[in-house]
Amino acid sequence: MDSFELLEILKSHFTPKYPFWWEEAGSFDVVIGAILVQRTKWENAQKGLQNLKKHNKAMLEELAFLDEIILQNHIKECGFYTQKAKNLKLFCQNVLEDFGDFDEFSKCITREWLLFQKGIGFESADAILNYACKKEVFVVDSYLHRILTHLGFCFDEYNQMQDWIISGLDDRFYNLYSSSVSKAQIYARFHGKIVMFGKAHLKGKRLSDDGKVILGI
DNA sequence: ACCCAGGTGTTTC
DNA sequence: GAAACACATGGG
Repeated sequence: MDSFELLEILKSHFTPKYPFWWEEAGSFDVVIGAILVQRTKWENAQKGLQNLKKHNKAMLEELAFLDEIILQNHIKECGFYTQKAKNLKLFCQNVLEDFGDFDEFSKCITREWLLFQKGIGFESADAILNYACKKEVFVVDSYLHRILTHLGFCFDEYNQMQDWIISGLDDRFYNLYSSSVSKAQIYARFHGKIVMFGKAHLKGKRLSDDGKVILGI
């Protein structure tokens, strides 16, 4: 089984369309969200983002100079708020210093630069690359880990899972979409399906659980 | 009163 | 190196 076959399985669970969150892609909101969502529910990350928007602080320049305690208070509901406030502010300062603005950041960003930042690991880096900067990078998360575990795979590293996905992303995959859909967008949609499926069917299942019940294979 | 949530960095054997 | 721990709120 490869990642194309996984996509077929996931698609069979969505009739005929699936929810989809590409709308906000390409905005700085995604960068903020990528940090706020770490180890928390997306709904709570959204609350933090909405608080920042409400106070007109959901922007690169504003966050870089925002008082850290104020920032903490805006994002309390996201959990780990002292860390996230420190990391988010420093991140914005570094973007300003090294790129000047979000457009330039979006164009010139590298995975290495992202991984050098405090509080940005593989998943956050790849989420920023794909969703904020529209790069052809596949985001791996705990939902994919769970799905692969339930399918009987024993991947225990981020890069293993990412390589497995990428190795199946060939023409079969791209032929499913019209040419107006970018590869970055296709990557995002696939990841989106993984998350949607995980939310619908694997909620509450621990990563260590095994068995192939859910996917019916 | 537990357990879990779209991680990451540090400490400890 | 890997395993264990810290970070923290909100909802089931």
